Amino acid sequence: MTATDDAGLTVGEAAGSLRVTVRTLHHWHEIGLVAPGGRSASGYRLYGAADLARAQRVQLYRELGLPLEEIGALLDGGDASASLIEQRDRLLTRIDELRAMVNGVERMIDAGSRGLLLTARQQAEIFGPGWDPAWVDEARERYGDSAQWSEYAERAAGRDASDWQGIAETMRSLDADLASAMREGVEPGSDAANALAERHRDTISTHFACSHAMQVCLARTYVDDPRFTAHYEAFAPGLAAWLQRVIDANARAHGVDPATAVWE
Amino acid sequence: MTATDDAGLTVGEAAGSLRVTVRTLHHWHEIGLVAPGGRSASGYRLYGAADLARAQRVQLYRELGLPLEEIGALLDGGDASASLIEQRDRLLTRIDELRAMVNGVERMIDAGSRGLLLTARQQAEIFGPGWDPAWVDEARERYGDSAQWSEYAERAAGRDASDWQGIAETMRSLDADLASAMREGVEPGSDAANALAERHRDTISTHFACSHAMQVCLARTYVDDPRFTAHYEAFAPGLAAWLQRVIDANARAHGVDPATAVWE
DNA sequence: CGTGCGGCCTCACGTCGCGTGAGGGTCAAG
DNA sequence: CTTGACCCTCACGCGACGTGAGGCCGCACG
Repeated sequence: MTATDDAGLTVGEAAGSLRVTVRTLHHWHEIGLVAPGGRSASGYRLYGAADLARAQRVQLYRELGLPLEEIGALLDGGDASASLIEQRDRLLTRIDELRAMVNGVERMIDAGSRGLLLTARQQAEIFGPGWDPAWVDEARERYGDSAQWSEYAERAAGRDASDWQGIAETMRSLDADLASAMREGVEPGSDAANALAERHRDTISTHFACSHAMQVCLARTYVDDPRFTAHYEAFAPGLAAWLQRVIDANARAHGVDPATAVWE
Repeated sequence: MTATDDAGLTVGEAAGSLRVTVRTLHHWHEIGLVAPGGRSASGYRLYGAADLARAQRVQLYRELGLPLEEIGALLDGGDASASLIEQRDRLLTRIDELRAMVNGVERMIDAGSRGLLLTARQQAEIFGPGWDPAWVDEARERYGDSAQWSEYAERAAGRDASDWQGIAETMRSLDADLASAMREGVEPGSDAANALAERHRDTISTHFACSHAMQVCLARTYVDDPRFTAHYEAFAPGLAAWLQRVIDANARAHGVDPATAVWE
């Protein structure tokens, strides 16, 4: 009467009408989720109306993200609403996890593209009046491709204003100690000077792993870039040049030739 | 100076300080993501400071959901911000997918617990004045544990008001045709009566797969439950009893004995 | 000096839902 | 009789490890 005269559809036909792949039906058969009602004489799977109906129910629950095993239990008399409620909870917790990831990713993106997650006002408060927020953009422009910038950005993404406060204070006290050491006549290459050089390197290493060679390169900029020079000269005249000699001597003591040292 | 006197940590120690499992470090080594700096004389992995730093960077990106392969490329000089932007998009699309699933799951939960997703007002509009919304609750109470109720709920979750409109009209026209057939003297067991019985079964099957035996059980309720009886008597006196005879005769023609037929 | 116990090593299989061949039979049309 | 489209059964691959199995290593205790 209802004119499906034959014994059923082949996998390909069933797959077509269900809009799934043949492999999917094979898999569902393998795990006993949807078995074809029978086989043709030559071993072809034959799916009857009841099989197709079951497969459709499987699809319905699969679209809700339920694991196939649970769908099987559910279709064979299990408690649907219990599974559904559990599934809703799983989905919601997963969504929360993903949202936390999005949050983190966006912090990282911002840190990488802005250099700092602080507003200009916050930067002024934390780094003091000598600070120009445009420097961050310039630094990103020049070093944004380097591995060290990536490292810097990763760490910056995890810092908030109070973290920066601490870092800024550490740097200020280092600058002050450098200035008084110079005034007290500490000689580059002396133990005291080398200790200060290492303290400088540690401080830089809060931003990225800084080798002795890199430190030498940084010291060059302190002398060559008038803005850095001005920063150190404000603490004590001649400080930039003295710091370079301190860093160079310490580098030599660690087997690095300051004359030929390169970044990386 | 900074007093990590030895050549590095063993896997267990490294795993402890990184708060990952030993197996995870093994895996990262296998795929070349984080290799230990060296080995002890007896073949133990030894992780140095640089290795631990790299592992920490891996953790950072792993928490953002990036695949390990991409993290590897990224740490070895790849473009971090490109990966991050792509990752954000992947996360957002995934979140949308999960939200759609939550939506579907909640529809299913509601359909299962309420029986219908329509408001009482909508039900009155669609099913007419003879309809009592409390019947749905009663039906859920009595049949909520059956496989057929699950099927019904699954399908109900996918229907909106206009779908129900169509279903209600189909049922009304069937009732009308049954009444006129009875008045015209159609005999139970005749081809015309059997065709009507099958049409009834098809209509019920929009809600769940209805066998001939189940149909016989339904017909019994039509006669036994005064509310169903009243529904049919309103169309034509004696209609409920006549319909039962039609259904029973058709069941017999399909090899089902109405006297012993049970649900399932 | 042996002995135990905890940590390390290297395979190697299991997870979940299929995708993607490999190698070979089946079916209807030309 | 051939061709091409279908079907069959293995069986590996993915991603990020978990979980043993079987065996070596190192340190403390008797």
